[in-house]
Amino acid sequence: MSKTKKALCAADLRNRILSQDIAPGSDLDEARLSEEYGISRTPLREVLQRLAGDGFVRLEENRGAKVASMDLSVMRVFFQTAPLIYCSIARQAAENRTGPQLDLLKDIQVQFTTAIRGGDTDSVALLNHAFHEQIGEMAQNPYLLVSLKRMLIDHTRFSQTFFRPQSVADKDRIEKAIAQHDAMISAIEAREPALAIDLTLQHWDLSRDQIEKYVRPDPLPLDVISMKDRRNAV
Amino acid sequence: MSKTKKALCAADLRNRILSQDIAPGSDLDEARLSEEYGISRTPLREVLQRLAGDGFVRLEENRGAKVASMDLSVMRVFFQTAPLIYCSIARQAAENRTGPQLDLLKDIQVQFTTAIRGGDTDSVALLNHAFHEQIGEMAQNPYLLVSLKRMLIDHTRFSQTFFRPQSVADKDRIEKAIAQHDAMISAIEAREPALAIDLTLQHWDLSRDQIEKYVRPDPLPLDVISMKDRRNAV
DNA sequence: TGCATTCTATTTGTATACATTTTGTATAAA
DNA sequence: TTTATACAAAATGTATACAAATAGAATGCA
Repeated sequence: MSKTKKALCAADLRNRILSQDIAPGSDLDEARLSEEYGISRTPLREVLQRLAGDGFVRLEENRGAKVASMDLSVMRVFFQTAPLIYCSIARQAAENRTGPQLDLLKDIQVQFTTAIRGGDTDSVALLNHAFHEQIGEMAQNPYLLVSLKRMLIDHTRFSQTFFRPQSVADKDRIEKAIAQHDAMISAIEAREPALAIDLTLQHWDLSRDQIEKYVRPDPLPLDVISMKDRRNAV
Repeated sequence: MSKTKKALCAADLRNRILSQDIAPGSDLDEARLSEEYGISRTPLREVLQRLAGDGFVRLEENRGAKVASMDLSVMRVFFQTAPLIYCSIARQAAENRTGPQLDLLKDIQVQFTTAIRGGDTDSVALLNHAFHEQIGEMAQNPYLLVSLKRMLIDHTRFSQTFFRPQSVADKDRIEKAIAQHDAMISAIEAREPALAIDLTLQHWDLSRDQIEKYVRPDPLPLDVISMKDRRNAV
């Protein structure tokens, strides 16, 4: 059967994992998925093997594929490691980028801002992902690139709420992120590694604060709970 | 058929790639390999998919699997990136290592020295690989670990000649490597990140010099006379 | 001879049937 | 009620037959 179906299956699974449409830790049933995507189990298993190689899923012997988990211990390491990888990538992207790569980055940024203005929240997070992955490609460092890709899988899943603005302050943060992307493009285009690193750190700070807000949201109002308890109390 | 055959196949291919028994860039014929390892093509293809995920081979659409290449451009990036990854891993290994992990590291080191003393040159490079991979596990950082593993694939292939001593000076270098491993174990056991980093840098310098000697060997003697002198001298 | 095209042979990709392993359930014994 | 065992159902792993694509050889033409 056509190889497009297989590619679509791989891309769709990838996106659904990144957008947490399929939750971390979920079981992926081969028979069900192969029917869903209209391919037989053999190519579907190959898709899962590749997704496993890229860190999207984990394969367990005789127990099928599960979506990569996101436990607390990993999160701690994520915060520790992200600045190192992101800055190293940014530096080398500014040093080694090619013209066509830069054009592609600009194109992604246009799609990114368009999606935000149009309220296409589902696409925004994926386009942000694509933006940073493209910077990774521009660094031309296969060793760091694999690290970056692993980080981005978790980063995109962590910051799922980032691009669904609830308040005016949220919208301001998104505008800030757009501006930071534009500044990063300029620094990379101008081949200024030091500036690219600086901008990357600022961008990271913004994202990190947002993730922390998601992980540790405002507590529920105390008085409502206590009133309800009293009313229901025997 | 038994899953042991599949695991043996994966391990054997891995080792043959690391020891350059299968040269970088080589084609891997599915039919031939599946017969060689006594499994059918389906599980063999899964092995290849996994090796591709780990960076040992590259899969090309409708053109099968090729052993990951080692071109000059990659080598340059390798030298650029190795200190960063190795030192970051060493630091976290010293910070996060567990007791059982340390025991395993010591065990590998015993096997390593034993293989050197016994002249088992084929095993030495693989045990050196295992030693550094184990330090990677001890860092407990999945993001950096994937980078490290990629680096080690190329590092082990680069330094294939390191553990086949030609001269007394070569043997001295190997003894120095053993001593450095021992010192690294001590630093990690004592949970001293700064010391672990320092030792890692020294170890890297030794290895780097050796790789450079391999890549840029002594030029051939310009006249026959000097060659004759050399032979008589030995 | 040089070049392009067609055909054949080889290799990779897919579907499907079958084997093995796991998991859930029912039954029986303590 | 709890635990253990046996069986049944469902899922994963493997082998093999077939389809599609690629590479190489042979043929035809200039």
